[in-house]
Amino acid sequence: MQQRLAAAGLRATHQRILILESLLVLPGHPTAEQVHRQVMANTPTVSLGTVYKTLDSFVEVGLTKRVASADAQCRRYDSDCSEHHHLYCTDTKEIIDYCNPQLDALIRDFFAKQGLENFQPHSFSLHIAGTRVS
Amino acid sequence: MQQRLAAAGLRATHQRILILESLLVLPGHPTAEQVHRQVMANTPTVSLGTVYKTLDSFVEVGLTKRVASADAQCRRYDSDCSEHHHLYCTDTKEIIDYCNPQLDALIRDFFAKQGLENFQPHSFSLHIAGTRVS
DNA sequence: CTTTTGTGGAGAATCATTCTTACCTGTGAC
DNA sequence: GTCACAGGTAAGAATGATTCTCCACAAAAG
Ligand SMILES: [Mn+2]
Ligand SMILES: [Mn+2]
Ligand SMILES: [Zn+2]
Ligand SMILES: [Zn+2]
Repeated sequence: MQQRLAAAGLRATHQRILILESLLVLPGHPTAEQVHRQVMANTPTVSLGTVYKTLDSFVEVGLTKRVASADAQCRRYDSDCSEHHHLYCTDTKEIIDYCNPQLDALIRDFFAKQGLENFQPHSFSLHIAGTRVS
Repeated sequence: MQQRLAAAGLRATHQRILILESLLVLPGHPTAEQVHRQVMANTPTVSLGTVYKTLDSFVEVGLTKRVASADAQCRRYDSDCSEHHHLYCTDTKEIIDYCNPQLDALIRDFFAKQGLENFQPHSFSLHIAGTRVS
């Protein structure tokens, strides 16, 4: 953890290490509140404000990403910073990770050939809305 | 407008017609607040709460969509309900429409052949993050 | 050791969104 | 026409996520 924080240019404080560990250990796409609960299980003195501020700085330096969502009432964070896609279940509101290098290649090739007007793309993420089955 | 509302199963009240017209006339991906301002220009008695509730019911019946975004502090609405994609400018925070039937076909074909495990997709939307150029 | 700078905690403040409640409006029955 | 009823709306309060302010503390620098 210390190394990751240092590499990102952040001082490795106790709180930051805890918050980063909590983020990594939580499955799915946790909210700041969920990260806070996880942090509190270990050290009950860390404040929710610190979790918010720290997650923001993590996003800024690329240690985590925010998950895009259409109807979210609160932000969700993704500890997986590699390019991947998401399945949005319209029934359960779950956001499920979807990783497919073939798809990545397909999209990259598409835009390599036929570029965008007045726009330099940096990353692609496909949002697949639908329903979970059996 | 009346017909659209009726077809969607909503009574065509004065306020709903106004809100739908305002949504259609506003460029880009307006917030509820922006829709409210547009509505107020015509009829200054419509309340912001009504705009929120009405936009929600429009989303429910498919007259509009919410735009997914990672760091939004408020919801944005899209009067264009056809499947299309979005460019997210990380500099200006603009969300720009991107429509490309070839891309749609590519994605549809990809998932037609090689389906998803335990998930029935209904719609696809590609989020392209990057920066606007000249 | 002293100064400077960064970081964190507590709680207030802000802002988008939702809820409550009472009033109004259109509709159909009679 | 009157009446009853259902749905829709305005106003403002309430909620809840997020941000800010301010002060104490810790860590680095000199
Ligand atoms: Mn908490
Ligand atoms: Mn307003
Ligand atoms: Zn993810
Ligand atoms: Zn759009």
